[in-house]
Amino acid sequence: MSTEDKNTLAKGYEHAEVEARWYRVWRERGLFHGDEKDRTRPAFSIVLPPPNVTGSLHLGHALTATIQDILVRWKRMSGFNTLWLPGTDHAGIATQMIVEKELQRTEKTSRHELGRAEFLKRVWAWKEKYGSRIGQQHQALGAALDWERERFTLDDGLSRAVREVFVRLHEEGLVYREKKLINWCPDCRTALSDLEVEHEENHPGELWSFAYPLAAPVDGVTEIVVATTRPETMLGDTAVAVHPEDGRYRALVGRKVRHPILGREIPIVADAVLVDPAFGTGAVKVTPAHDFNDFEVGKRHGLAFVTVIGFDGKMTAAAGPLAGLDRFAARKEVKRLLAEAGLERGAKPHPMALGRCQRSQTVLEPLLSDQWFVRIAPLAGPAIEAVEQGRTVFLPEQWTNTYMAWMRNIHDWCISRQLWWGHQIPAWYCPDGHVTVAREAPAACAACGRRELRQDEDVLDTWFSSALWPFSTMGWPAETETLRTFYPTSVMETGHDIIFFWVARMMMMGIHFMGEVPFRTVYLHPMVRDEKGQKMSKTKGNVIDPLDITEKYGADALRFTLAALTAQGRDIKLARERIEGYRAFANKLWNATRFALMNLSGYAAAEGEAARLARTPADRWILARLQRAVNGTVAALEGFHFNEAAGTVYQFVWGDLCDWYIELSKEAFNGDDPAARRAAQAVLTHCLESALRLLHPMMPFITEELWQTLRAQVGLPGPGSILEARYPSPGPVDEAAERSFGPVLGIVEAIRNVRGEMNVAFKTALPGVEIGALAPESWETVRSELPRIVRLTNAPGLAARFDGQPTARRPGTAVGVGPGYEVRVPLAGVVDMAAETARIDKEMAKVEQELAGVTRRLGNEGFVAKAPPEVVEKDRARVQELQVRLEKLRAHRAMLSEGS
RNA sequence: GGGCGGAUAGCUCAGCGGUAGAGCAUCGCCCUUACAAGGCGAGGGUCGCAGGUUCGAGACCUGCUCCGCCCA
Repeated sequence: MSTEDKNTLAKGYEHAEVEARWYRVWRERGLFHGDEKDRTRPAFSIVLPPPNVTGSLHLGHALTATIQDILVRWKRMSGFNTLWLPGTDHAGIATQMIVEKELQRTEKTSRHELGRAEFLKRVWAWKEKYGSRIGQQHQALGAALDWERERFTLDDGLSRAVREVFVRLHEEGLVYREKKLINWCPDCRTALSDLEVEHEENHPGELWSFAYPLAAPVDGVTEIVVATTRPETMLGDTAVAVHPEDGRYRALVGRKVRHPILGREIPIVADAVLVDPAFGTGAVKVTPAHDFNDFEVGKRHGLAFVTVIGFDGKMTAAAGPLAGLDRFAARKEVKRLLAEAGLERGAKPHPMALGRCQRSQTVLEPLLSDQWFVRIAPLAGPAIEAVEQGRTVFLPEQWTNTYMAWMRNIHDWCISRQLWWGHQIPAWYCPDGHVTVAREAPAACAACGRRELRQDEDVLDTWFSSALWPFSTMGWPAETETLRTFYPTSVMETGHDIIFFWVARMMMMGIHFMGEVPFRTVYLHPMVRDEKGQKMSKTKGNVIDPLDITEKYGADALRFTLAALTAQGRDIKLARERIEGYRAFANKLWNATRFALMNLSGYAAAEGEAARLARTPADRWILARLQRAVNGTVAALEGFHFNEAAGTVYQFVWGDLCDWYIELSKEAFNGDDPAARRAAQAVLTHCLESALRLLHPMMPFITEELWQTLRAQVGLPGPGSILEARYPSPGPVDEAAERSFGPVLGIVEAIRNVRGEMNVAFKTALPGVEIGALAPESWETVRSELPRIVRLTNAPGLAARFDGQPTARRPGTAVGVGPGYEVRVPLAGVVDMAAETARIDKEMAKVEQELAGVTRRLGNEGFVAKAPPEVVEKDRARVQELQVRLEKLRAHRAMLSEGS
């Protein structure tokens, strides 16, 4: 062992250099690798929610990465065979739109001009160019991802899985093609699933009324008045509906009205489901091809389905004179024409619900078209059951209800998208219209054998491939070792905004194809918002790139901040001051280690000697505090209470270790007792080293750097990385050591309080301080800690009486009184009697107030009779203590009056 | 319309049946030889409102008011 310092640290923590160094080392040493062949250790696996490959991570992703990395590093250090599998998603609509926009901007061309093959080539090029940014961002955050297993949803393997699933579901009758009303985005030019519709409530609309003239008057009635918020759809009306019980219209049911623009006659039908007789006129226009409710009416009554709005959002030929007009222009035109015809019957403001495209915000159009669907109820059943049986658990648990409610009211899933970027649907059509669904391109039509086949041009919803992520990434449909070892995954950790889009669908697919749930625990983290509480979005311009933060404050500071703010069930409002605060924490830790290194020369550590060498009450106290912190941190991590885990370590490092133990240990380090010095070295090393391991999952970079430095200094052998070290284990806390140290802390605080209140600077020594009224059980501790109390308070000549007697009353002194001690601080020439009187009055008021409260409670018969005895006993003891304290303060107060 | 969160110190939030807490901010004092990204001390709260349960209620129940989100 060398007796020289192996390392010295810079005065402050410079994160940039440290972070750049360690990530490469970890990765090169293969520390992120999950070993599919190792079944000796329990497995712990997480698949990373795949971000959009051409996108860039925002703080929500940073939170995802942070939480998962905390779990993965913690589990790895706790002896688990850990796999964290990375990857990216092709994000169909988003990516295609970005590239199309770019083509338009730079080359003034469109995908249609380029053709499918050429366009896809361009998207792949785009992906290659920008796809690496996400990896870099994850690395900057320190994410311990197993990069060898990185996947992309359009990889060959994953594409095979997608085709396999599609074909099998088709064989089982769970995938079908049908002409149905779907949500269509005229801007993106594709169908969408229900989930991709954003409902806008209370959009300021207008309820506009007009009259349908009857084809022939009935009992003098010549027209029927209907109202609509979308007048342009009247061009597609194929019926007018009334309530069957409505006496006003009974005679009209079965008769016809004449369409005032198109001239055709359309029937008046009675429908109890659609029509609310109390609303408006009680008569409703019916447009089966452009409204979901009317679609059902159309089916019930065998009405015609007339499509008047096309995929481009313009009126079709069926709209007659309005063909070619944009749908919103057509609205105005219809109103004009009907007004001219004298059929307008008034208008009033009417808040309406509007469906918008999640991606483009365009108002969606319900359109009739051929699409592929997943018949989902049969898949939802087992996914509901799995959660009911507890095979998968949601955290925070309130999300269970959200999941269940959606699953129980699930609708078939429209999975075809009229895009090019994605998994092309493995269905082929022959000229006779037969459909052949197959894993690979078939040579001939399965029905008629014809060879002129054309593959379906559409692609699958991106979420269809994401739904397979937990097993497709592990090699499915092959039966791989990886699947055997790591499926089901241990935890799915993601934002609650995609519980339906992704989590629920993974549950269904995982159970259906793997026979077991895809994950045991679903932890749904909160949304990250800006300091004003607003959702971060590109349009608002408040998106923060995690790289900006890590560069400025360090990845550890960002990670720790996110962890500290992740309380269950509440969104995170991220303010820069918080990050600054935790950067200061990193610096604090750095300097604590720096202090240790300065005092460890000549010390060669041996594992486990701290407890043996601990000799002072302070030593035993800090070891107890450490154990308490370990217990608290592990319990918090097990419960996914990341804020508690962060808070517990923070409090130990800063509040216990730095504020108290390091200050206390200076006595030993500056003294000339070799045994005391060695004990302090052992205890400090142990506490720091343990704290670094405890903190590593949250702050990987700085802890690795300091851990390496510290161990090298004290000559401790061991694993090459803190990531391979054991996570500290919970165990019993030495509560007696914690308790008996209380008076020492109290005495120091009492003296500091006098200083603070009296404005006496630390450098001004306070000679002649006397401690008295000590409870016998603390005599030993106080006696042993006297030199350290002197050091912490700059009170040379500090004396204590170990006979339980109070301190001698002397004029010109200030007094501090606490449970089991009394401190008298001479302030001759310094003390202002009036100030001391005021200070004591304030103190007495506090004690009196509390005493009154406890006394009142004890005076309550019900309390004494019904409360648990230990609670009553605790209160009685409290009264005793408060009375003693008050008595002492009163005596001191009296003395002050005498003296003045 | 249904459901879920939230309302606690100036700000951001813990606490979820037994003496109201933290961080930041504020105000004093201090460049004390690990750290001024620091140290020491202090001030600051009828825990959204109204009822109820209980010996005891930020905490549990009921109703209400605002704010946010989800679903139809």
